[in-house]
Amino acid sequence: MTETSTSSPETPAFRYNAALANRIEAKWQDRWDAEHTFWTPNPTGALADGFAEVADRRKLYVLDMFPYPSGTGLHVGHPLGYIGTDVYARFMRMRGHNVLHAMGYDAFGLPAEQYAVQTGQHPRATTEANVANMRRQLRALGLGHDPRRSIATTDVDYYRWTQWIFLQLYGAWYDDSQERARPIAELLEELEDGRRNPESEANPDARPWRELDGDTRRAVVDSYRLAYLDEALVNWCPALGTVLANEEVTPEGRSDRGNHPVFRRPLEQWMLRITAYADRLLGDLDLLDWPESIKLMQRNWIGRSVGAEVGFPVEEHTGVDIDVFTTRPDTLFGATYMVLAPEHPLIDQIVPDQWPEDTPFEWRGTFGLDKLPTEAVASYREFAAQKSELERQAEGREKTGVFIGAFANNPTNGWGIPVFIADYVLMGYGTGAIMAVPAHDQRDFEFADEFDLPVAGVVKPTEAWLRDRGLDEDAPADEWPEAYTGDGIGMHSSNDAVSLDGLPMAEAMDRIIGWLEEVGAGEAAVTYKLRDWLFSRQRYWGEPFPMVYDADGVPHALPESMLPVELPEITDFEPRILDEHDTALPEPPLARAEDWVNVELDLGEGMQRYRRETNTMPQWAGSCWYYLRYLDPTNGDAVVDPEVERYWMVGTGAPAAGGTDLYVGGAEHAVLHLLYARFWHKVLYDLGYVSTPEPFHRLFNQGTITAAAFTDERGAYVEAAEVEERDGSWFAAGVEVVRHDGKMGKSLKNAIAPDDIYRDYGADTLRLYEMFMGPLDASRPWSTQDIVGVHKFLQRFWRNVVDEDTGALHVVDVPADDDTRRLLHRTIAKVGHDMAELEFNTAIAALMELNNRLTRVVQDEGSA
RNA sequence: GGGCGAGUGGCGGAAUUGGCAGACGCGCAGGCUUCAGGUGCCUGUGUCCGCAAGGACGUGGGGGUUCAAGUCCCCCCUCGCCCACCA
Repeated sequence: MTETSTSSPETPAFRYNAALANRIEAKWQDRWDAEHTFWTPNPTGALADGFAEVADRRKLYVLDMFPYPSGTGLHVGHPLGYIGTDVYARFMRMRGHNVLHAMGYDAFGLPAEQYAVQTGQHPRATTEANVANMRRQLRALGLGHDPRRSIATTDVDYYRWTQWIFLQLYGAWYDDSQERARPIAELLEELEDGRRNPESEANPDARPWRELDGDTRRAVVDSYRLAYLDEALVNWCPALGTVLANEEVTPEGRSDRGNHPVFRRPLEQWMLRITAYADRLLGDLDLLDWPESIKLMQRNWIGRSVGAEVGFPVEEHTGVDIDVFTTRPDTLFGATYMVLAPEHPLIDQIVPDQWPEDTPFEWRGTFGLDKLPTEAVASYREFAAQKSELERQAEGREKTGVFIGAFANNPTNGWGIPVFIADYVLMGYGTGAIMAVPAHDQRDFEFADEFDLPVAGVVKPTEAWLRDRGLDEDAPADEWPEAYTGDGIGMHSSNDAVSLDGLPMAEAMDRIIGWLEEVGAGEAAVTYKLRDWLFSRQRYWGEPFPMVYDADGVPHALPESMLPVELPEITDFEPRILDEHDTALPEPPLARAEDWVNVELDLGEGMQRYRRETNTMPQWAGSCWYYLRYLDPTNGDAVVDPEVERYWMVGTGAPAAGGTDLYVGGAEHAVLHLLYARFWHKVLYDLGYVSTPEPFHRLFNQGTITAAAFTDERGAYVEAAEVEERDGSWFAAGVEVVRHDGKMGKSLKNAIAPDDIYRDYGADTLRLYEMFMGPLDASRPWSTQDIVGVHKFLQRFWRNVVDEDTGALHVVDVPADDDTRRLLHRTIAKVGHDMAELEFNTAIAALMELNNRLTRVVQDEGSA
């Protein structure tokens, strides 16, 4: 490392170098602490001191995505967004806003727990040490946060309220007619006075409330809750010893964290009914000032599809329908077979004992050979369940499946059509069953091709489409080389009561849906890809649920007065790792804390023995609402005081959605954190605890900082700091290595610690460099070599103001000439504009230009 | 396979609305300071031709609109990110 800034005998005593910068920065950081410079007053409550002085200002809430306090501390890639928000917050404060800017720590989670498993150190100890280290590093960066508002999600006083919010979810239901969540007590009233019929899977015969016994009533009510227990197919990760949310599983079927294989298995877990909010989560995106790409990702994740649900009566099973969802009801006449997901519950009911006569050889395929239908089903199920997602990918999209021996009737034309099972139909989407229209759906076409099923064209392709494929105008669909999926005029689609012939797609859909509703065979329907949020984790280092189970295994919510439910002190944090085929239930670490698990409580029915829930909440729980706690961090009576919440989240003249004025963070949270937090916020909004429908009004994604990374001949990363360049090649310890740049971090071994940059240039140079590298939302490569440019700028500016030898100020008040004055005002205008738009790189360039000019002016005048 | 975004000097990047392409910084070259190195300061630096004045070319490639295109339209290429059998 070159000693660019160390004092040498010739260096002027007051030159701006690292040593001087460090002195200046330390002095001001101490003074900010002592004078409470960044304390931001609330309109009321514990932090209200000094509010009168800023009461006439406009509020501004600037928020960062808070960090996980990792053991390795910060590298220079982490604080990019924090510096950006800090510059913006200071600028807006100087412009006369009352600015809230705080920083907390998302401190529950796997790394601390895994470290605890390895070392036996309690996660709280390592977490607190990491938080302290990160606080030190961020303080040295000179960030202007209100320190009183800093929280960690692991603070008992914080997670007490995370538990409280869970109780609100548990104690609420979604009223579809009012399109909002309401307290469960209001549901009970409606059920009891007969305004609402108890419709629920727990009450399959739809018997009226007064006829239900106590257990059924409880089960009915539980089935309405926004937080509910469900035995569902979950993503089970044996290597992590826990289940994962859909959002935490990669497309390759591996864990987002650690990249371990994930398997599907049924388990009873807590679920949150985020699907109830699908429409609002989708629609309210329009209220938000977010990057379109992020909105699009959320739209795709929610995955709203409009179409129809249609019942296909199963032959020889009167009253049994296979319900399918389709986005193309206009092609209903072309449905020539059906496919159920292998896990579909109806299968066992309709599989016959023997194959129907004349069952084509192809339909039975490899799975049905020499087997009875039930055996074929079992055989295919086993095949599908064992196939990992990765294998599915490797096999491409080759269609597999087997005929199950049953037929259903196409309700439009009465055709008896065969029923298959195949893994290209997913249980988790729609109804888990499809009508297959091979002429107009490419997947169905491929399956039909594989199994020699009929292809019936019911939409006339365009002439161009036919011409491109060398087909005659009236070529039958079974001569088409692929499915025709475009718009077109209906054909071969009529029965005694309805005809779609000659109609374009949109009209055909309307007409057939009208007919389906008329005859009771189906109805218009909307489906979502979004699934309910799996909310249980078999881990220690997370928020305990405020739930207990009685002797019958019935869950009971603890009253608010029993919060917080604190994590017990244990010494064995290891999850029980199971073999992937082991069917035993996972055992969370908390289950071993028997003194904690078994409790005697009075929950209104006298003292009784209960068992605590031993799962914990996922890491996303704490980050769902931290922005609310910054507002009122010490409030012991509420999540946040309503007046304080209104002041910061709504303000005056706020946009329709309200929320934080600026939220800066990485795009990697596009569908996880940002969707979960919006969901919780909407629940709190419906229940009257917050006053805006959305939490984050303006979202900005900062880019990532990349850096050169190197791998050796085995492909393993080597420490980038130890690589040297020679004649365009790179060498580590004398061995040639290959360069491929990537996101700075521990895994690529190319992290650069901010402490080193503070030491060599000072924190202000680091801040300035990161803001100058390029647009805040772009990824950019780190180059330590380039830092001298902004360091010299600070040095020159300092020299224009301070005599390097004596330390005396020599400021020129009045610009020397018209050109300089003109440049000064142009610079003021540009900097003001660019700062508000978060375009810091060009603002800095403008200041450099001005400073270059001033340097010449100062020189022309001789020294002042 | 689908969606979104981006391609500008040796490098990072500028260029409100279609209006002098390459601001600002790095690097590089020359000079001043210095015993020397470094620091600091000054000058130059898109490419090609030219001693120079000057000229030609130039924003991934090809075409188009326009008095005028990095910017708008069409086709193609490359890279990045996201989703991926979603009925």
